[in-house]
Amino acid sequence: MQYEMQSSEVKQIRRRQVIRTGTTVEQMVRAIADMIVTGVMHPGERLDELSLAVRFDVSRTPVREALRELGAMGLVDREPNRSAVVANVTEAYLHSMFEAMSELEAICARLAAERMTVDERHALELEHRASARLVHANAQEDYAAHNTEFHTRLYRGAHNDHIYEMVTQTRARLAPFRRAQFRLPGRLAKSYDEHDVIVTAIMRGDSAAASQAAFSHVAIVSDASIVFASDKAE
Amino acid sequence: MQYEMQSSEVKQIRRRQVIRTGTTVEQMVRAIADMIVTGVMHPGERLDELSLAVRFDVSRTPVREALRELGAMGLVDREPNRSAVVANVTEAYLHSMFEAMSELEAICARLAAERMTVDERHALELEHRASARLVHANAQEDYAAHNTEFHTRLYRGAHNDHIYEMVTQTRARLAPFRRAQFRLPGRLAKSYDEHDVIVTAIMRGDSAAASQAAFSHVAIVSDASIVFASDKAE
DNA sequence: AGATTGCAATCTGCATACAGTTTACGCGCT
DNA sequence: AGCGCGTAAACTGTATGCAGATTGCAATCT
Repeated sequence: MQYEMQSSEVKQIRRRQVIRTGTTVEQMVRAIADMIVTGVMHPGERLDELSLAVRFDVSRTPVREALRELGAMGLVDREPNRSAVVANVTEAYLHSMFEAMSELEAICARLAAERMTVDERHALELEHRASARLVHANAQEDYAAHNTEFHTRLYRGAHNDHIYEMVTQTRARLAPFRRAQFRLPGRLAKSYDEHDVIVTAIMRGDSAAASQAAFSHVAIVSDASIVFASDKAE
Repeated sequence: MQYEMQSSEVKQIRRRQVIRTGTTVEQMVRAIADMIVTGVMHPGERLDELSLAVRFDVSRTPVREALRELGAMGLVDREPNRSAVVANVTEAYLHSMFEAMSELEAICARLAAERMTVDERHALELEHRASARLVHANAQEDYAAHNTEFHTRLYRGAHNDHIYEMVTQTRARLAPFRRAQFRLPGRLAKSYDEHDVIVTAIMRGDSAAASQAAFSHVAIVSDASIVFASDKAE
């Protein structure tokens, strides 16, 4: 499908028709979502329409549409005649999202083990092998990028568009909480090893093993991330 | 149709707080979603803002907001400077949604078998037993209502809010295609039997069996429904 | 006749204006 | 001093107007 390249060239995006409405509203949705998701704005913080309008130098109409969309995405809460507020992702809900992520990832791994084409398997393995270098260099940023790519390949490999959508959305919402995990000492190497188990299972077509490995991999990431989330909350 | 009477009812709806934003926009979202989902409007059909505004006797502003929300729900497709059109859920995507539904339902059943409280198990069993009567009476409408309730209990029983959200959304999008299955001869009784296997497994706390049973149950529904969808397409 | 370009009607995107609702502050009363 | 109540300010909900984009049609040219 079509979930690449976020912010840089709006015109280009529109031309390529990659993202549906490359309009002002879409830009605002992404900008505001970013602020929420990166912690620039805190849960409960009000998003009043006029301020946003002034800030983005547009009228209130597109702001309202953006807020409505953010509401549908679950990033802000709305009630009639009240300001939209940054959604309070409670720790309990966060936990449920990480758990869901484990389950979804396990499904993807299982289906990928069954359905990936030869080319896809090959590409996954190459991607994985290439990242070994990054582990040795302790290149956290680059490894994070690789990590995203690796998981995306897994999701695609399941050959199910709706599952891909769900897992991608969930992943996006968890992004801010997952971000810091690679700073934990030794996490890079462990992540690589965990990936290795998944890749091996998929190459063998062993869906049960792939599923199991993916599940625990994400569970480990979750634990690491929730620690971070709690830190952040203080 | 029923597009008068709004303004008089608005207060009441808002007061009951049953529905989040009981505003004009929300009512329109539901009304339009209904029309799409019940097949009154067909995929590809245009939803131009002015016509809708006239039809609902409002200005274009709330119509635009409603359309944006419907877009976020996946019920309509939107491109810049073009009318929103009723989303064409391709057969391939439909298939992926049904498959996802099976997987999600299997997860819910497994988690429910592990996590449901005694009260929840009891309520599920009661709900299920009560529906036997509807099967004998061949009360399709009532059974459909029961069916929804039954599955909702299952989803809640998993005790995971995010999974609940995903499964509910997916289910909502599949609703129009699932609707007709109970008209197939003997489907009611079969559905009851399948539910029975699930309930029994959950009461035993046998998560593997519950998961397996739920998976096949939904797979069967999917097959029945896709037949219907193909028919409808002609 | 068929194709192509230009124009007009139509429609969306956004801004602005207005109406209704909520919130907050201050004044008067107890 | 504390408690209400009323009023005004702030903000959301909706309508309307204008500018730019798109589409279909028609007239002209090949």
